[in-house]
Amino acid sequence: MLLIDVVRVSEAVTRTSARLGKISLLAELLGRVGPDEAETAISYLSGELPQRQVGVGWRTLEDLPQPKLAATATLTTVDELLSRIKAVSGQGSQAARKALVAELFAGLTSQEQQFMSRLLFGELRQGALDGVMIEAVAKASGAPSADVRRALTLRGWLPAVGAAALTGGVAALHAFRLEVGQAVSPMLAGSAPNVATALEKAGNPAALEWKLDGVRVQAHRSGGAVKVFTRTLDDITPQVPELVEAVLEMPSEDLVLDGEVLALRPDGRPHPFQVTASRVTSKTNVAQLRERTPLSVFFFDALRVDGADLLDLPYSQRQKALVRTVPQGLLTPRLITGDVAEAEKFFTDVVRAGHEGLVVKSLASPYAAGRRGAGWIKVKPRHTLDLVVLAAEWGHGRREGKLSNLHLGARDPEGGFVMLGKTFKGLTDELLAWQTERFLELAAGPTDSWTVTLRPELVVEIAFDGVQRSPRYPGGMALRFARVLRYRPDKRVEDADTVETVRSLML
DNA sequence: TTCCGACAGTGGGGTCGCAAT
DNA sequence: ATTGCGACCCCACTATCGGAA
Repeated sequence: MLLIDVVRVSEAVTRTSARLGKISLLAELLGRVGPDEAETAISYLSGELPQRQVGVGWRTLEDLPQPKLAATATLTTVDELLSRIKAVSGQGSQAARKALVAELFAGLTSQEQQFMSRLLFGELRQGALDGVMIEAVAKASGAPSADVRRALTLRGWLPAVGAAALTGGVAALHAFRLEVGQAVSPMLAGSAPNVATALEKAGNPAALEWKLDGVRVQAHRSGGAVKVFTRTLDDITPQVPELVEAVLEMPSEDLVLDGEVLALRPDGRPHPFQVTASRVTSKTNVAQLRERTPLSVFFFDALRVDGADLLDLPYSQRQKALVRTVPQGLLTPRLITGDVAEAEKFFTDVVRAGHEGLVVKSLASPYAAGRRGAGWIKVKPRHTLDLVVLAAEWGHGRREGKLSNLHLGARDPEGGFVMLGKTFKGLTDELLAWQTERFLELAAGPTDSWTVTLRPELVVEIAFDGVQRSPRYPGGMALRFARVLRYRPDKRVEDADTVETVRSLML
């Protein structure tokens, strides 16, 4: 199949706003792709590369060769070239990589070049990713989408599942099983503003678990072999020896567990997330790092114990298996209750202990991977500050022509403002339109092509999860997960929060 | 030879609008 | 009304390459 066929469908999908329309277009193409190219086609049309990452980013794509006039590239040739690019990136020659990228793009028309650039950026923006592709695979193969979803949970990678469905139908989907050593898509949580709301959603009573601010891990054990995967199914086994040892000490030799690793201080309180993330992603000198910053692991779910698959069992039964296998000290603190007051006290406790909040879980829900909001709901405390808008950046995509990304500053009592970060979240279309107009009135000084500097006159109420140490911003602090709550035209800039207030939140 | 800047890719994430149910 | 999905972009960090010191 030619790449241009895929590009044309992608463009048609972009033009169609109806989800069912997108699904039909995608399914139609899947119906005519050959078995050898099915994985590649599914991969491209769900916005990812079969190679995952190939070491090519915006810099490499800055100057591309002249496009070809005739579209002759096939999926197979493009895929092979990308694999070579990845191989070269792995063994260290940027020049060789650049040459291969040039070779790839020289074989593409301008239409294809644009598609390939967006694909490499991970910004396809056709309004269809895995969620839509699952339905397209179902439609093209005649299999129920629940079966596709289930297979995806177990295999973790849609192109492989889709290709199997297209060639082998439902039977091929049913052949996917939980395999020790093969990462499973992790179950994700939705969120709620407070414990009471979360309890309502999860059912009553529900399980409340501490939400630890670390890195999600899935640990697999088969006999003496252990593998550890992240949320995106990357293998981090060499970076977390503590975890490997802990799993090897457990009584079951055939295990899949779900949990969180994080670095704790000697007093038992958690290090900032930055410390944990740094430890987990460091691949060199792990032995030394381990002495200085040991990792702790806390498990909260069991997908397989003693060779028995537990995915379809309700939470309460998976917990029984978990508790039977994992030593008490490695279990995530948990409370089962339907009492709102008791739940709120548990929430206060966990926050006081320095952790993120709670995950409220339905006792009945199976392990339904990949979808947020099903049976798990996270609750975190919310801080707010009144900050001053210092500048704004022009948006992209559906925010084209609108000033979107806000630069936020706290008041410096000495005079002036200290920037604490940016946010684009929490803005409705109406608010975007309003602020674009208002910001242009407040525009001050030179304005580059993407940023508009403002006179600092507008106060905005910002919600955020915490203050972290920042090497980037002048105050040495940045807000974590900042989002706009509302503008405060009633407040004067002199009433905005100060750097001192922010600093006190960092401790 | 060592240092350092730039780039790519990973970890963590919230809220909106739209389509479909 | 509610739900699922994709789009919108954030900050911190490590690994790596290649040129500067």
